Amino acid sequence: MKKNKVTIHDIAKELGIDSSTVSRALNDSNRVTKKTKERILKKAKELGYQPNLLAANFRKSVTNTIGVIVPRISRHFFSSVIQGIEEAAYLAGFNVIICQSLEQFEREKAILSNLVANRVDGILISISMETKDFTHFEDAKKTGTPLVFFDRNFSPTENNVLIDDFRAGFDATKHLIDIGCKNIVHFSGPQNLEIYKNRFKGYKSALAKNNLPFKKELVIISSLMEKDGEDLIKTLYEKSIIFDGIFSANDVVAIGAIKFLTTKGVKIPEQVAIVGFSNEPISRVIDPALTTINQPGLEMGKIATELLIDTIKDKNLWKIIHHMQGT
Amino acid sequence: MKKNKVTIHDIAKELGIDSSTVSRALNDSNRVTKKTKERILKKAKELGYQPNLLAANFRKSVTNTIGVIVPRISRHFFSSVIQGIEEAAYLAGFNVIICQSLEQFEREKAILSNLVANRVDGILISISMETKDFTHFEDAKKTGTPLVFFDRNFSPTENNVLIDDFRAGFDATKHLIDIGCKNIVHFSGPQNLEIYKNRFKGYKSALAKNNLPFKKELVIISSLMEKDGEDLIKTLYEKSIIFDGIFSANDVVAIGAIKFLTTKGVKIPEQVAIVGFSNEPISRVIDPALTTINQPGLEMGKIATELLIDTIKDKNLWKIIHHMQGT
DNA sequence: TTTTAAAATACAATCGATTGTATTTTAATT
DNA sequence: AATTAAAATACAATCGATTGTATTTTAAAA
Repeated sequence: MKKNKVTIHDIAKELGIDSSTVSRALNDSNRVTKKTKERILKKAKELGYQPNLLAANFRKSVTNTIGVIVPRISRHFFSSVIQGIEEAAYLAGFNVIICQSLEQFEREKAILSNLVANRVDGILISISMETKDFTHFEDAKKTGTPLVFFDRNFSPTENNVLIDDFRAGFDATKHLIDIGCKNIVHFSGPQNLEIYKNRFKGYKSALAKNNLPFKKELVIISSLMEKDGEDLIKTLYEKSIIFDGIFSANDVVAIGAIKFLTTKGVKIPEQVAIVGFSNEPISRVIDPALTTINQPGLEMGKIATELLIDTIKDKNLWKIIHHMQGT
Repeated sequence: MKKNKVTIHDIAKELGIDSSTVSRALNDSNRVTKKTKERILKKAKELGYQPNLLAANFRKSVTNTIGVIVPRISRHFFSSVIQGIEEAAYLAGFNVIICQSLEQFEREKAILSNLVANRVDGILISISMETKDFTHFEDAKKTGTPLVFFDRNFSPTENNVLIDDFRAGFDATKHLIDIGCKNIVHFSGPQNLEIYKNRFKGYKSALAKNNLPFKKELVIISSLMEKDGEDLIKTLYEKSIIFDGIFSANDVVAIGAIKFLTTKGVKIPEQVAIVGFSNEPISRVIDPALTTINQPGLEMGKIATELLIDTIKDKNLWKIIHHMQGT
């Protein structure tokens, strides 16, 4: 239970040298002789020295760390994005902190301000479904912390990494039309998020281009959980509303619908064809099969991270230039 | 692109008071009048003050943060443990940092020392499969950072949160024997990890108790990836080794085996019955069905976190007592 | 051996918040 | 009005590492 108290000053004192030399030695500066470096490294190991990054980062006001906020790490899409983020961050020498908002606005706000207060160098974020107020992002940006949004964003003028959701929605709907569907249900998410709006627009556009009427009662907006899929399709079913296809804005809610429909003996895809979104691994093995639109999570993670790191470096460059001008 | 530079000193200067009063006001200390607090809070908001937790945590040498290291966040078991961790941590007022080792020893080491250097108050960890050398855990403990291991541990004398893997292995094997299996394959993981050793022991013990011979060639040790399952069962199959049951130390590798066997027209479970481990959601929907042993991830996460927080508080208590004695 | 530039090391301020102690202010009591 | 305890605020040290500048040491050139 002994607490680590060894600092560079302890090392310095033991060797009868100055702590600045110890600091430089530990950072492998060329201002310290090889011989002195070796003495210092040896002594550091001997004393069980553990650097205090809190102190160092505080002094430097740089943490070499990227914060990530996702709604849920358990979604395949998000964990593959995170995989991409970690790969790109590792290459650039950054650490990664992963946090989940669990689709809750308050948690998202708290996490964001905590990351900012902890002075991460930048933040990658995919907005929670509950989020309708975006001032916390403005606050974060005011502190100078660069933000990059991926998949779920709120404004086209921010740094965003997105797929073409309009087109994906269009293509998915078109596919259903091509195989003969006339009454296509659309499961959409909260309309405060651009992705769901755009997938919805794509759906509408595909209907229009193919001279199918848009029916308001076939569009259902929810939180896109599995339970939602079961409940909502049950309601449609019990209301005897006719449908022969479903375009779902994610896989999970589609799976809920499949579960309900199979219990009712509805043949999929013969009677009702279904297209989902995000390529959850479960969609590969579920029976009956679920067609799904692939989202390249890994690539999106990498690209978003590279964009963020560029922004961080630009900002630093900008700071350096201004500092030099100021001197 | 303006950088946040507002500190408590700026607030103090603007109001003509001392920064210590500002600090106390922001922390809602009762040493500051309500009226002064209000003035300070107003000015803080006006200036766009953002607290610098790096500075505060450095000074206090407490971060109110728990670090978590898991092999992969995409595994259902681990993401449900994390869910439990977050719930328990939230209740106790701690933040959570999630990191993944990706089953790599070097990454695990780097992450651990980074968390220690960043002075997290404690660490929850499930060891990577590659880890055979455990000195980095000793190093972390020497610095006074409490460690709690869950699911994958290396020593019974540490703080561990585990299920009874021996018994689970025994029961799984017994189940296969009860339904008539005589030649049961066992997919196990690296034997440096206690869980795999114990599940293996349970398997052996169930065979012995039921007078079935233990056959070395039926036990296959791997990294338990889906591809391993496909490849390894293929090898057995091509060697014409007879088996009618599989007890797999995780679900993922069992799914690989199922995929291969179904391509060969093997009926599951009629010809080969399979029991997996960890209750991946995919096992609920895969066809043919996979029986699986449930691991209560949420509960394990909660319990591990409570244990860790108790340890953190005990340590602090211990520090406080010693400090008081020293005074 | 002296001179001198370069290399190595020491000095000292600094980052922003916290906190124990000292001082001042407030308000109650005599 | 004087006394005094309590409440509010100010002072100043501190956490551990970094970094610009000053000083000393080294070694090469004169």
